[in-house]
Amino acid sequence: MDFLNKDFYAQPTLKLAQSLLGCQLVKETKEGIASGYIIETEAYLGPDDQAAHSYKNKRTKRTEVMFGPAGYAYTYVMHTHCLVNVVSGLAGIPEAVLIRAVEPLSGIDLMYKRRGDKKEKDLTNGPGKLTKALGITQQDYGHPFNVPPLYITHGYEPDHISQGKRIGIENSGDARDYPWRFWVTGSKFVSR
DNA sequence: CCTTCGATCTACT
DNA sequence: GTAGATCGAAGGA
Repeated sequence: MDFLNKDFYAQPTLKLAQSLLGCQLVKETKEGIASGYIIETEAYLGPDDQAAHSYKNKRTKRTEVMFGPAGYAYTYVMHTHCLVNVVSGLAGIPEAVLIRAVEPLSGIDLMYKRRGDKKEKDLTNGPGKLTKALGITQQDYGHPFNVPPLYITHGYEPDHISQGKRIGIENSGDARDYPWRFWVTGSKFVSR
């Protein structure tokens, strides 16, 4: 299996956020395997990022994993949904990359079963939607992304990457305008 | 214990 | 594009 290794996750967070585009996010459950290409991410840079949960090194039970080494899953429940991040940065530096959207690749039947009868593009075009479609839950908190049942493998090289402001952080002061959102240019599966 | 607050989604205009 | 739902976690008493 072509798992991404530690050198990959050791990249600076902003670069990692772009490198993750086109990679495959895979989740195995007893119901089957579901996977998709990552096509939209957002970077959250620890202590200096007003929009990050780890702003000012805020450390709680939930943000704890971000203070560890890169390559682990940071799952967080909010608004009745579960979001998933890839922890980045060295141990002690709480940075992470939020996965905002993926393009369905395999296990699409399973996604329809979990999400209900929707259009294909509505299966995974949002942070809370993709976790439900893939079956990612709070139980995956702290899981390393290079061992089953949850892992990331190499995918394809996107033709072109777009960059822009992050979404859903209107109340985060100056941080709301930081251009730390990345997506595959032209993809139909970006959240907006 | 009790109050507040979202890194969202959905439906509806 | 925008308002409303909704519930677990965080933080204060």
